[in-house]
Amino acid sequence: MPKDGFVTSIARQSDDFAGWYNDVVRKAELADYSPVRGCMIIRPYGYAIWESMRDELDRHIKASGHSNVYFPLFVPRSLLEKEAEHVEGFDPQVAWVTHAGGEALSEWLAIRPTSEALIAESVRDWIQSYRDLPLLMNLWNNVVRWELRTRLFLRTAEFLWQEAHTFHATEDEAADEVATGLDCYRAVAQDWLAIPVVRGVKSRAETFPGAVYTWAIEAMMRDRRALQAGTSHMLGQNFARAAGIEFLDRDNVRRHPYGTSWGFSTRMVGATIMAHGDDAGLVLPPNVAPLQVVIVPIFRREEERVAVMAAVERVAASLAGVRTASGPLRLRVDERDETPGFKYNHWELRGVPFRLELGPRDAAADQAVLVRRVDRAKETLPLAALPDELPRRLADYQAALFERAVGFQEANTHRVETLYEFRATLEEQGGFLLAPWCGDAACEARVNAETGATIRVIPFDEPAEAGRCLVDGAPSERRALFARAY
RNA sequence: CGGGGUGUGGCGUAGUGGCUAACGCACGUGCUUUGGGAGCACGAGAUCGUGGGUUCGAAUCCCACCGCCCCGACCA
Repeated sequence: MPKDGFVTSIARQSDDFAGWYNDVVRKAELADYSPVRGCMIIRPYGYAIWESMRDELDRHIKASGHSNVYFPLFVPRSLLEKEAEHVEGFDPQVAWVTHAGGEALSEWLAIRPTSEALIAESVRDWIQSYRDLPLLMNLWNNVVRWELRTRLFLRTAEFLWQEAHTFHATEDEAADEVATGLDCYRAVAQDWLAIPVVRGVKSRAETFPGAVYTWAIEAMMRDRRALQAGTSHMLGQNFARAAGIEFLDRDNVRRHPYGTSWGFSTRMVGATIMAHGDDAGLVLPPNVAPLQVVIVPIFRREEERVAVMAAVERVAASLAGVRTASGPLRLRVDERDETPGFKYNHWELRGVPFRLELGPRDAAADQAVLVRRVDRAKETLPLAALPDELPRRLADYQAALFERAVGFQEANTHRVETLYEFRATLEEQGGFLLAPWCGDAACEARVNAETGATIRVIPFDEPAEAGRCLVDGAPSERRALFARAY
């Protein structure tokens, strides 16, 4: 069926990126649709990827002093409505429980779209003195936002995430916390998922409802579109004031604490797929890959089978105690009664970083052929070398994927000066566009209306640069990062 | 919610008023196979989205409803 023998059961990435993405998610058995529109069933292989990034992020969150907690799924309507901007921002997306126990509820219950309001209300009594601060909490939970258009992992009506909620005595301390949250995300994205990110502050239009400002990391997918990969919000005193939280400070003055919140969701599974995948399917960084190495035994006759399986068992035993950057080596021997070609395609589609082919010739020579998923490069290695070589190869592979992604992002980031140039570059090349912007929301809206691109962030790593706004020519101090986004 | 599509075994499709609804993939059993998605044989699997109507006869025509997909507005 396939002319060149390689994976052909999925749409080509270059022809139809959206079709490719869907095929990969379904055929690599990451997720499925559910009986409820827009909701997602996460299958074992997809959930293992999520667990890996979740656990890594959890380590960062705990290492920076936060404790995991739990707050309920339901938020009384009156409570959600306390912070005016917040309710306005979320209202269209909230799912409500109106009946329970066969009777209409006297007050509707929101299924949490996020937990700021509930938490602010709940911690009021916990915060009496500056000595009760900072309060550093994190929730792993699910939230519901009734999206009109959904895509597996990227935008589902219900999704899994982590939401950190913190309260501080001073604005400076809260500001530091916003940076801490964003840095957790940067670390996981870059070091674990091998996805380079641009850090920056959101424009007013893109700021979280109820926040004073929002920081974010943005990543580039292989179709050159942007994906918001994590956000960290300075809530100021907004929610504390709405909920009436006050503490007595050192100087015997009652004050509202300053809050932050930050979130990272199952959307990052989608980001990992779209940042690294290719026409053959998933390409997973070794740190998140549920399987890092698959051994494919190859034989014809019975005596070959015996010899090959003996060698396979020796290799597997020699690799049993091997550790990698993300824990014990995750290895599987594919003993299914299928042809080798079938297995190659099967595991390439699933993005396993390395496969080890071991046939009669290899068994006789105490060697195996190691094939790298990302470029199918092959090398023959002595079996005895594998316990030392595999962890090194996996680390190199992780680094190479990151470098490749950095190169791709740099090659597709363009500096433009005028709206004309902006439009032409976006049409012809896509990608990230760094353009001078005066800060006026009307200019931002006009770019969006004319090109479909939005301001992703005003990047921290771009130096201040006097210029003229790409839309109205007004003086600008910095460049904003624009892109078409998910 | 506006515009455009579409609904037939698990998946992808054919069938557009007439016999027992057809084909490919996938699935089960057996034999032969196995270094890039193996072959043959036999087999199981379908209230044709739902309800109503027209007709001697409906997967096919009509009406209503429901679901899903794509494009827009909302968004982690």
